[in-house]
Amino acid sequence: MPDKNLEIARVLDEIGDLLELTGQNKFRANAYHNAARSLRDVQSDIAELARQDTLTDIPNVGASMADHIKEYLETGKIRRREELAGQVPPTLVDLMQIPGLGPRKVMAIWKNLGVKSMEDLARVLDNGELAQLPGMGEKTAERIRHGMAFLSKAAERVPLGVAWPIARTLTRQIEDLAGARQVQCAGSMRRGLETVGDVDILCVGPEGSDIVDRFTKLPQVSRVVAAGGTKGSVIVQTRLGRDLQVDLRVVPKQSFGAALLYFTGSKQHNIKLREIAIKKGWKLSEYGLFDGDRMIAGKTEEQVYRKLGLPWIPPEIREDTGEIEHAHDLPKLIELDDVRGDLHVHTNASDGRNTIEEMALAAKALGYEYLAITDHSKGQAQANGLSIDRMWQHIDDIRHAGKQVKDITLLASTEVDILGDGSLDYPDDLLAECDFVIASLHSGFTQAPDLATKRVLAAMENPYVSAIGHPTGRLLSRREPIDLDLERIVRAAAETATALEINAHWERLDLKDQHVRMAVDAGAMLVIGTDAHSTDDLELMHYGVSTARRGWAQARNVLNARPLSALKSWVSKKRGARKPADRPIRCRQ
DNA sequence: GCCGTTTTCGGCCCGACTGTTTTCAGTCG
Repeated sequence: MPDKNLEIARVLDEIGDLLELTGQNKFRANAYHNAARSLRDVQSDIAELARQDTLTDIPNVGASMADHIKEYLETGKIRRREELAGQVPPTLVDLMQIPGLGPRKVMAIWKNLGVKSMEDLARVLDNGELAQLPGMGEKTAERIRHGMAFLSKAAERVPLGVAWPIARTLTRQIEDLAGARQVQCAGSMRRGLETVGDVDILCVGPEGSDIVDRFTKLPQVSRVVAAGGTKGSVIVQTRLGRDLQVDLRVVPKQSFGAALLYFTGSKQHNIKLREIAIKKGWKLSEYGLFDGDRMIAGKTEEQVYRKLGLPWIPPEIREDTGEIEHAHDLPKLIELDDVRGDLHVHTNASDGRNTIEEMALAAKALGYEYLAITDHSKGQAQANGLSIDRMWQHIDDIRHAGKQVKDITLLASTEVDILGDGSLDYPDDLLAECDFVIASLHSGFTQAPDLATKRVLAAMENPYVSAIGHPTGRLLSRREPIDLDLERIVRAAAETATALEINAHWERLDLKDQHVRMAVDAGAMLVIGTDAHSTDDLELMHYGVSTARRGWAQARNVLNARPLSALKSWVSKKRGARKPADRPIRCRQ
């Protein structure tokens, strides 16, 4: 999405925060936050919409918001924001990010103690002034201290792949607690978001049980944030040494569905559902759907949706991006079981840990029909990329291994580098011998957007390139994505019959969900590959499938959800009408 | 400030936990 959209969204959020601080109508403040959120969801360039005078077509953007946006586009400022910033220091907005500090307390601390920054806040915490304020005390001060520490440690969200194993372990431990049943992960993890802010776990338990108490005493808990009869929050450490909050909620059996729905979110999806309930004269909470005092649904999610006149909606698309409006004609999203093979794996021929045979056996154990061995090309010297001669030999080795391992087809393939000028790291005759070719960017991450985009477009023109690997090159919380023109790339992908990869490794998840949806809408083919560097990595596939689902992808949008024969004909279709006789003859001594 | 399948005015999601209260405001998710 264009940077301008994000920039304006940030300013609108800031105005919303400043309105909260100055104690103005909270619904008005919320309107700014809602508009900011909508701008982040808009795929097209906001400046273009302004030119077309269609800004008010954006949800939550009315006449006033549209004026603000136009003003910002013209002058780089919004007067409303400047006025508010004249009333309170805008740095107070940062203090509101601290867990435990909302607009009221921030204002009280500023008015009474002149606190404007983190440093000021640390000072009044240390010298005890904060705890002396009316309505505050030592407990409040302690809570804010923890909040500041948490913010600095957990400033970034935790990658899904880091939180997932933690959640799985905790879920099993909770299952072992007496009385706990139907233990399930909810929250952004259930929705398959690439990063999670915290882990939400839900279970059924008898009234008055001590499940929360025992949960807070699990060995990996480093601190207890809150613990009540039905709800507990604790902090655990991730393997990256960061804090991660885990919330457990214990609910009665008849409310499990409503609670799962509530706890899964997204918040915006829930609000939409509650609005539908209100229009019908009912009330929806985590305890159920109520007509007056009478519960009319709540045991399962399906029940609640059905009563609201909706089919069950998959968690991955509960983002209020059209899933409620289109609930009755939603696509049937791809599932892990639809995946028939992995088309991106490395072996110890380049930088992987296992042999071709070991990878093949592991893939076969997952029930796959085929596996593409895609080691690095010569340019990846640090990854032991294969020279041209080694690659010819490697193709023979893969074919040989393919004969040894039964019941799975090995595809002799490569992950070939896209070079600086858009050409490829192997000659066409070598690529032509491969069954499947992924082309990837591994260099030039800071290139100008137009140049980088042209490199990818050039690679897609090559008839032997069947897919573009991890298109934007991002590494979650370690490397920014290449600033590509994704709209042009998905269009070209559809036109040239080149698949775009959803790299399933949790550190990449590249394409990301929004770009997947762009590709689906543009009719481009997708491929989900794990980029496995070991047999264990083959199991990362589910992260890629979640991302595909978040992008509304169906099995038919995904190349490796097709049978081998269909995969082969798709590849040869792009290679075109070239008859075997036209193909370059290779010479080997 | 936005919005409309009973609305162009009058709403705007709902409940748990905490701390400082002494009946509740603030914060969070």
